[in-house]
Amino acid sequence: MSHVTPAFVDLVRVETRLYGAVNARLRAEQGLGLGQFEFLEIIDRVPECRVLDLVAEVAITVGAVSKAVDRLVEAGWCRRVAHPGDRRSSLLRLTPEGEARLAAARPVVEAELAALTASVPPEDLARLAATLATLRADLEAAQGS
Amino acid sequence: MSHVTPAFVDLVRVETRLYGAVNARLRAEQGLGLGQFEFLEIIDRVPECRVLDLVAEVAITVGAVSKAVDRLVEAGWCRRVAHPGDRRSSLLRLTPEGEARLAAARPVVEAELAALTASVPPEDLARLAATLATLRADLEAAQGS
DNA sequence: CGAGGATGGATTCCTAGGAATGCATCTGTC
DNA sequence: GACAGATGCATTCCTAGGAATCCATCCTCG
Repeated sequence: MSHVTPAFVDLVRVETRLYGAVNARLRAEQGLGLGQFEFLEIIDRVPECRVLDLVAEVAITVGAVSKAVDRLVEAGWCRRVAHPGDRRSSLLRLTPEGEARLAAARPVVEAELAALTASVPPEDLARLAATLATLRADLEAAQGS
Repeated sequence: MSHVTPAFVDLVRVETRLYGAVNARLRAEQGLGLGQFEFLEIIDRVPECRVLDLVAEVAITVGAVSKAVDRLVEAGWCRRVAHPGDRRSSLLRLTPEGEARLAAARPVVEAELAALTASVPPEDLARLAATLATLRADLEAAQGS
């Protein structure tokens, strides 16, 4: 049986470099980090998004997410709205500025990623994406159980 | 043209979950973090390893690596040896305990990764590994230039 | 309906990485 | 052989995430 550790290391290295490059460009051109972009994107996409929904997606701790949301609120990109029917919880909603930031950032992220991965043949990229998607789904299923 | 951002997001999520799981198990069973494991592995593999060699591999900043090496030294797993011929630099060398930790940790990492990726067909995994390897090489080449 | 546990989230303390700076040493150039 | 830059690394300050704790609210089951 071939061992998977080297492949994992490559995965980590690729992720680090892609993340770093996109984060740097986003921060320079749009004034937000890639992490913030991801949060805005999830809040925008998930209907009645709560803090724990972000936790489930990004797989970092509740405390970290709570503080990240604080920063988004402070930046004026997001608000906590009272949850009707559960007073422990808040619903997260983008402000107009938040939506504008997100809309402005999307093409930058896509463009930078496209440039960085331009050397890989599209069909290889497609297979990579497919395998990652199923692996992600499996990992999340295993975690949830 | 299909967009690459969703695939990148999957990549980040997969990496986060794999890294977190392996890190937790390694820390629980062997008393070291996955990051430390990686440093030990590189120091062991690269002949006359310096701080900047670690930086080139892991793509984090010099300062961060310098402090990480401090921790390895403090833990007694690594030493800084005077570099013959360049007094600015030190060579990094594992101590016997460092080698022992590394040897003990390797199979744990491999086992946990194998378990987490068991649901993916081996040939898909192999293709994933191959694409990641070339992508990594391309990214590093682009960065170096 | 009341008690015990589960859930949602915030807070606090600790560790790790990024950015900038400092400083010693090396290297090329004239 | 001296001086200007480049290099290798450490240090300082700042931000971000993990772990543990705490509190309010909700839910379940007797």
